[in-house]
Amino acid sequence: MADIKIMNDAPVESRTLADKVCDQIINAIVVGEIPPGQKISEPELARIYGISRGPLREAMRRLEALRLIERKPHIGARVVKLNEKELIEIYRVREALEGMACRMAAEFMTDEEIASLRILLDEHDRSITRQEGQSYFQKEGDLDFHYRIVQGSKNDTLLELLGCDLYHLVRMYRYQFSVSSSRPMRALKEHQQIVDAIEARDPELAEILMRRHVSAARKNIEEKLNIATDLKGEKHG
Amino acid sequence: MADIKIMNDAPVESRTLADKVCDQIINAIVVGEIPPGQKISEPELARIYGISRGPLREAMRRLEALRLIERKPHIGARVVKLNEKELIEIYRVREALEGMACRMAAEFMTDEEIASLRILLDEHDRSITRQEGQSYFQKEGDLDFHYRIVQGSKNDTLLELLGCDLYHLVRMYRYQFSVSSSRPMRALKEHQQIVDAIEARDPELAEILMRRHVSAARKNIEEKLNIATDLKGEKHG
DNA sequence: TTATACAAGATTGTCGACAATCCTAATAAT
DNA sequence: ATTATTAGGATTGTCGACAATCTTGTATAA
Repeated sequence: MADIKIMNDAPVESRTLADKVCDQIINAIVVGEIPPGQKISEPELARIYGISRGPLREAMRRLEALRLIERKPHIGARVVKLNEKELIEIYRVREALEGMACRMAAEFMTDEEIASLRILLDEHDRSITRQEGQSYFQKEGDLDFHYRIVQGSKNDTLLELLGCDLYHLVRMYRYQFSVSSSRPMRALKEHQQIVDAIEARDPELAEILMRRHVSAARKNIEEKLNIATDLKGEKHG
Repeated sequence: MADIKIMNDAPVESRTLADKVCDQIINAIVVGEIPPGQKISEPELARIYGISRGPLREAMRRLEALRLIERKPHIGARVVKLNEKELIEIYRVREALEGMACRMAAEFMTDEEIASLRILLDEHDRSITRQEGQSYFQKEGDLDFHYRIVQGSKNDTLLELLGCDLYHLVRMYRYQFSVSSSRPMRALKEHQQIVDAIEARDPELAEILMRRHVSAARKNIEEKLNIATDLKGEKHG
């Protein structure tokens, strides 16, 4: 159950205050500790994290680039409000990018990486059949699988886009919309098919399967959301 | 020949010093006025743009997010060095994202937007047949076309990724590697085919054509680069 | 009662100075 | 001659204070 270590590969001691606090704030926002839509008071946050406003403002620039906060000049910053539209949009982006990543992974992943991926899926299998599906696999295990595929593409630009820029936003939606796959066994089968295609060194198929996989997740969510809004509509109408 | 106005939609007077200077530096880097690999001296840059180091450092955080500079703690920032590998990587990302954008544009672009796109291509046509191909079409016209497609997808996340995050980096490569299409008439034909597919409201075809279009450009560049390295190899060998 | 204007308070934006770290070059030792 | 060391200078990181802007609440007028 190793943690997924994403980026920030610099040694921990030689990192700047702004960077360290930035990571803390990222997690606070992702988990919902600082709730969506909340206004961010610079003096207050600076006091909480024990730094001055200089580094804090630098951190906020990074949060802005990660789309976790929105700033307006002379007015202030707010934590982004998650909405269904953006969630669906992100799935479209993931379908495109992870599809391409999977295509390239079928070309460039090493045999060792593929073998390791197989082992990971075996773990997921056991985890699900033991009914532990709710905990690890649902939360981070799925992200772990997808992350390894992107790594396997050997395309650093893709890795940065998916593994850094969009990563925290995806995590945030997962935590707060609880959009972890409600069909773990089905998802696992799809994952296995994907690895099969990669192992067969079939880029076309690998891309198609990954796109279907992400697309299915999106449609699943769209359906849930439609039902939810329908119910709401009935209440009011 | 209207400029492509990308983002920064905030009124010009109510923008912060850091933002304004950031835009200036972006252009300076894209055009090569500050050359790739050059170390950035904070005191010097601050003096040049007439601001203090506070806002400058905020601007640099944004430049870092745009991948235009690279920072190392306690050491400093350097303008990124362009390299062939990253250029090819970006084309892969563009193939994936713009393909998806084109698919969605075929669904969601309005008839008016499509008509306007047709007019733009007519202009490009005239521009090329008059042998003016070197100037506008080669530089910004192509980007203009692609930008409109992404706009037409009505997917704001896609628009931000392609139209903000990657936009300046793409421009930079265009300026400094001179990777404008060496086959303008061919590219124009492909553009027209793409619009045809969008007009026919055929998402599948629209995506396929856009991916081929971007992929062809990538292969074209890869070929050029291979020839270049081959020649170099011969010299040394 | 409602709307406008103004003033006080709070917040953001900017600056200059200080502290911590790194780079360089001169010196010393093998 | 080469390498290790160390001191000096320069650069980056951080801080507290001041200026500019926005928000809010009160008072005044229609």
